Amino acid sequence: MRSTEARGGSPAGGGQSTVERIRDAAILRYGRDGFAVGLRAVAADAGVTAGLVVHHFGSKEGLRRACDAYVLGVIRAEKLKATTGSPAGMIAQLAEVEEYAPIAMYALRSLQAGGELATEFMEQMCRDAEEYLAAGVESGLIRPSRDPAGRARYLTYQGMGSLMLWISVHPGFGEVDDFRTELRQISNAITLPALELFTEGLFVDRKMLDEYLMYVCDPPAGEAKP
Amino acid sequence: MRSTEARGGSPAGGGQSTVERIRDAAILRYGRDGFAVGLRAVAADAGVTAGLVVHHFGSKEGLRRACDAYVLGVIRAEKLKATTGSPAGMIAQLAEVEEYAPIAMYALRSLQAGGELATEFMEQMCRDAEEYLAAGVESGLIRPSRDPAGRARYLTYQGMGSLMLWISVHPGFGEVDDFRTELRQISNAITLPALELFTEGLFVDRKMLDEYLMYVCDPPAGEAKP
DNA sequence: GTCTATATAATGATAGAC
DNA sequence: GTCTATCATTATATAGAC
Repeated sequence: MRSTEARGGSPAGGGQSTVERIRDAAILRYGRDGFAVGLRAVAADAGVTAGLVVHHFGSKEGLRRACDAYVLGVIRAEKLKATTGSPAGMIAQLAEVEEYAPIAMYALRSLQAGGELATEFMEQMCRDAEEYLAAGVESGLIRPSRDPAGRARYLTYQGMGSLMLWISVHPGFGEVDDFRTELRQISNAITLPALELFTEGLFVDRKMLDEYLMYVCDPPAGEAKP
Repeated sequence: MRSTEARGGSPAGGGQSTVERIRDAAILRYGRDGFAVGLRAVAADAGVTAGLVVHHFGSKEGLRRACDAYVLGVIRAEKLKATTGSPAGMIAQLAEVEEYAPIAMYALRSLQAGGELATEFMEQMCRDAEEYLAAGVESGLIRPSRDPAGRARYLTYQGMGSLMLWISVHPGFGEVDDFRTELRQISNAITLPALELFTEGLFVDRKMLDEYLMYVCDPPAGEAKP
């Protein structure tokens, strides 16, 4: 059953160490069912007892920190920004690799629950998006923005947040394969609207934008610019 | 301390009934701290005991259903779609009314947690967005779409999801006022990028869109169109 | 209607045997 | 390193007094 081969791998045999097995089981479980699941469920998945989990990770929070660190490390190491621009596309790309699908699910759950990894994760993605957009502007594919950093943040939060909301409202995936299927369906559903919006915009005229630009250059009262 | 006046109001005095007080306390608590809080905390906020909460609502799930129903009813009754197009704007508008700010917070938490209200809530907002966009197209303000329903869903999930993700990553609001402040900051931060995107788009040329349109009209293999 | 007291189950965490 | 046994806490929910 456990066909996934090791990647960390400290011991001799070729399989994972117990600590790694527990950590991977936790990533899978938390990714599927959220962080409300108990230590015993994680331990059972890893084929050990709850006491051993605490022995190795100190506490449930310690286990989660370990999972966070590992997931963030994998995401960083994969340099996913290189092949796709949108954050949702990055998750989808990550999930398409059989071995990394649980990582993608865990990352989404972590964003949902908030916390340190979530913050760091979003910041990293916003930075990556800013770089990616800047490169696109440089090469003449992307329009320049009056606020490049703000636009990067905006697009990142929109893309990632919509993905998160979707899986929150459609919690119909229990297995990793279902998650991948779900992601492909989302991708199919949003491609046309996204391309439309990105190439043609939404408004017919420039009135609202120009009014706003005039407003921020000459605000009526003592209001601070963001 | 409890200065908010009643709105439902069955008993004579002018104040709320106990059931309503418990329900409102639950909405406030759940909205602030999430659904993991125990019945005792809700009961204490309402000035009663945990047993009484169960007596009136049957179970914790019953209490949540009651809250869901009430929140959905308020949102429906307010016809919020009339004054603003974006879902995030609707939440912000709701939160600006002192009395309804807890409703807005609860709605966001509910979307985060998933469930029946979340599904119904999103469906309603998508329908509203579709109507709103259609009216905009009719009046010449909004560009027509090749997939109006899909675009409405896309924009709704993007707007609402980004809001959800933001409060998930920035959980620095405990009180209702902080929530309102947070929403105003979000609004300030995204206005320019959103207006830019909506009036000018993101891509310089039409290549990607045209390629996709050609692709869906003449797919290479036996793939189904969404 | 409301409370006190309690039943029951599950949680995170600890102690100590092996 | 790993397990068994257990503790203390908390959770929802119930029973019955007033």
